[in-house]
Amino acid sequence: FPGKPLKLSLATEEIATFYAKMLDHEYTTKEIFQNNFFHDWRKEMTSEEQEIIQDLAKCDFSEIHKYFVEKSEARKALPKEEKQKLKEEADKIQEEYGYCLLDGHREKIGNFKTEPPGLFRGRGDHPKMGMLKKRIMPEDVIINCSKDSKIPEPPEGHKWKEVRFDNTVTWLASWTENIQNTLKYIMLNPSSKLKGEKDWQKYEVARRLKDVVHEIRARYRADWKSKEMKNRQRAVALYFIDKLALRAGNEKEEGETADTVGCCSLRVEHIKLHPRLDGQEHVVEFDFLGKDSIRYYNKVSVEKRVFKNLQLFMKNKDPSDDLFDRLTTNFLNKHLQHLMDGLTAKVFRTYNASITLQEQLKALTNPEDNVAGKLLSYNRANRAVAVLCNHQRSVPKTFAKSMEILQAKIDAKKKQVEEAQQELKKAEDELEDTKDAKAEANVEKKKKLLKRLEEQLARLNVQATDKEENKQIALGTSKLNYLDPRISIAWCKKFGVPIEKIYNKTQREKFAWAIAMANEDFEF
DNA sequence: ATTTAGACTTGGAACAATCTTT
DNA sequence: AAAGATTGTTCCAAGTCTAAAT
Repeated sequence: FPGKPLKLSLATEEIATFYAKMLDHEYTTKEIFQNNFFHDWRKEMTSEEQEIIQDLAKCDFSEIHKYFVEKSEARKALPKEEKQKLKEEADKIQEEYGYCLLDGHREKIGNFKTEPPGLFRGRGDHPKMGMLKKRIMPEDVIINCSKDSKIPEPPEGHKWKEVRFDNTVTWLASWTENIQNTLKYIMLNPSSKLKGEKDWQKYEVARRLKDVVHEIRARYRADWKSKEMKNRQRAVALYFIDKLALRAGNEKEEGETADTVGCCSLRVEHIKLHPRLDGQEHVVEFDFLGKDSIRYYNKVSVEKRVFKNLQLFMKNKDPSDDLFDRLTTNFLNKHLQHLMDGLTAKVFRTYNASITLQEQLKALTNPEDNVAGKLLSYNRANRAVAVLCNHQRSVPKTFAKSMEILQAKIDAKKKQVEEAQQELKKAEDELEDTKDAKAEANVEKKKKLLKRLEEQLARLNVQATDKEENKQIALGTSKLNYLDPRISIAWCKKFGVPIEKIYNKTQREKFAWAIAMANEDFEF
């Protein structure tokens, strides 16, 4: 060092491997990441190492990087039996530690391992990216179980931080994570009875909202005229939450996380007002980073009174000032609680997502379609919800390429169709001339061929459209968290689509409660 | 009334397994 | 059978919201 190998102490070496493994990742090119990493790394070095290693730029991690790349390739290249053996070992661990006994039932645990040490990867512009996430020791872990149960033994030579018997919470173990100083938990798998019941409850609350949402809308519209500024802001915010499915937007500690906002934390700089835009009146242009630093961009025509209120809220403010300066999520939720038992801001997202799915399925499903066609309609309905909730993903790495391949297939099919058309024409001309039975049979044959090819082409086109429309849209989150599964199950039953076509094994386990409950006339 | 701690849901990316094509 | 694409699973960060503390 520099330029020649340096033997590191064990701890220093381990941390170096964390960085080396990430060399291909964009993170390691970011200055904040590098600085945070280097700062934390040096803290763990011996004084000799600190003396030698003073500049990250002079460290060459490529040997370590290479080692891990080779190691992972070697693992991939392992013979079948070896892989099988590894899998069996993993299954054995899962079998031993992956389950717990709750109220006499064996239940699967969601995450039964503590998180391994590594470098913190925040999302978006996170001030803490690159910091060292420390190894969790038994002394950090709190165990929560029944008094009369077999209390898990800590590893040899160690003890737990605490063992408690709290049956008012659902977690089995917890520890404090050192980056944000927050708690992490070991909890049950979504397939468990406990989680399933909570999930059901969640949708039942959303269904109750359906009964009163008209009153609530009338109420917030009236409040747009309230004399109390606080209430006006609340009413406008609620309108956004309802109409645009925005998140509540809790306050965040500045400098601790990436700068993101939700409805109540919107700032003046996040919206632009256009009295007139593209032939529409009272247009609000939203542009902000939401959860996970996903951009929300939308131009919406709003009611005149909302527009006027926004102008008022923005008056004499700096771009970095809060749009709803008198409003907190707590104040909003207190109000909602008062309007309906159990109502909070996020219930609107659940309600609007589920009702949208139900309506879209009704509008898009054609009973005459085959299963593939119906599934396309289902995907489209699902997509409408994902768009509403702004569930975006980055374009898959292989997207352009696989699109090209599909396009090539389409072009080839088009050619075939054209050829078939010509063939048919020829056959028809021949029939014209000869008028014999053989020629007629030939015309029929060519017609059939053409029809089949055209159908294949149509299917490919649909597939391409579907793929293109789905390019930047993530369907998973809405499917798993926002759409009442009973709507989908009822739809499947009604139109003869097997449930496995829309829910895979894990999803069916998670939604077991709904599968047992919903018949074809379930209505959200 | 406001802040903080705690508990739980929601979120996309990374990784792993499986299916399809060559 | 290898490679490539697709689908399923795991990971863990980042939200929401309530209750307790101040």
